[in-house]
Amino acid sequence: MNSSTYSTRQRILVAAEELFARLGFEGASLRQVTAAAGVNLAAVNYHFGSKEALIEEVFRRRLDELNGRRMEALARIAGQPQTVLEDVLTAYIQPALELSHDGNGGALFMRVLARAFAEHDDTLRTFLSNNYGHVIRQFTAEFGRLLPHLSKDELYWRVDLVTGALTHAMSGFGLIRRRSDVSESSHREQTVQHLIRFAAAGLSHP
Amino acid sequence: MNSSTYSTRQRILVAAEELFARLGFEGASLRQVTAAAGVNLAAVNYHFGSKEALIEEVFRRRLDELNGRRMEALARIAGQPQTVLEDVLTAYIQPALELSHDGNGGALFMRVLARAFAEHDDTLRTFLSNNYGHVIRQFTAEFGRLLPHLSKDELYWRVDLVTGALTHAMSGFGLIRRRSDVSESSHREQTVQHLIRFAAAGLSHP
DNA sequence: CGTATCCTCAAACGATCGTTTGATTTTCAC
DNA sequence: GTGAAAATCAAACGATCGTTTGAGGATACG
Repeated sequence: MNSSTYSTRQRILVAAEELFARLGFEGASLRQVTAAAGVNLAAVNYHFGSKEALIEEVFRRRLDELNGRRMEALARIAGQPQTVLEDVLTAYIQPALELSHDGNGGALFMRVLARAFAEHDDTLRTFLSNNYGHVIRQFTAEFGRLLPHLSKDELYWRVDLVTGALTHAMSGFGLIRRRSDVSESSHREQTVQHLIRFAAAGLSHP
Repeated sequence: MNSSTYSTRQRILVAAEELFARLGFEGASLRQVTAAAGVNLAAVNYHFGSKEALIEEVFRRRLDELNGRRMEALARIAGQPQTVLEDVLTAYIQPALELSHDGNGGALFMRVLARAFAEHDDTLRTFLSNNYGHVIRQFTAEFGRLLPHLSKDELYWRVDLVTGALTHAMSGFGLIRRRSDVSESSHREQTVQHLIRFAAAGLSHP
């Protein structure tokens, strides 16, 4: 009998996400993960095959929905004459902010994502590039359409810098915290607006 | 007889910096470090006391000079009437870019620094805050003087986002690489100019 | 009821980790 | 040259790691 209504597989994924965010992929052991999930140690290798495969599944579970929402939002505005830079940035940022405030471990996952960028794990980088690289490419193409005065080099430069600022801000190791007199939804809306204005200014300056 | 003109201590620090950058603090073992340095395994605990103390010494060796140069550059321009935002950004960025192109492991150290931000190691964060927090505070104060129309909240927001972009760009996990038809010094100058214009636009937009 | 399949479990495997020990060698002031 | 201090060395310590094993329980289907 399970000690919960959730399956062993689900319980492992939830516990792994939290411990990977707090301790890193190498810092969190499978013994810690399975203890937090309330399952047997061998369950990870039974259900996922290896620790590496568990890590990839943690990413897949979140990124499939996150990047799906991004592509939906982009498809609604791409190529249209009235679309402006802020619209494209909103399509990229809003889904990530919603995820990081969904009260369901999403904020933890954004920290996991930031770790994945800082650690130069090649197998993980290849996994992310293979599965989600088309998202970055489509957004960059739309940025290029809206910033025709920029050379290809210049565009790559600025998109790269914006990516750094966004990753930093959304991973939660920034300094900004919600003040107690501001509601959760209002704070999220403020965060999106700050990010979009900052990124738009950095992308489009002369 | 040493197999080199450098001391055991120095050889350990150089090898540790490279391996920490490539593999992370937990990923790089003391056996790998001492093997790369060509010294005995016990030398780390003899000369530094522990692995944690070795990590702090790797930071101290670089950050003392880096932040010293930043403070020198800031002192030359702070509070002066003709100083503009780009000057303050140059004082902050130029020493870091010089370090990351000094051909002496400086680029590797910038990646170590990015890892330190991504990993939420409390003892390391406390060490950095205690020893180098005054640098960030003085730069933020000067930014505030030059951007008086911004509220304190707004200023913190933007400085935080700029920090993210800079850390990202200088840690080398950005996409931008030097093209073969551009000289090393010219590429460094281009990088500084890109960063400064991007950061200035993000900081000062209306 | 019988049995095949999925799942869980305690236990152990070999490998690697940071650290310590005690002996040995090197260095250097006197 | 001599003795104390500093430095290096091979070897071992206990702990923890990811993974595997084989037995046994749970479940579903004929």
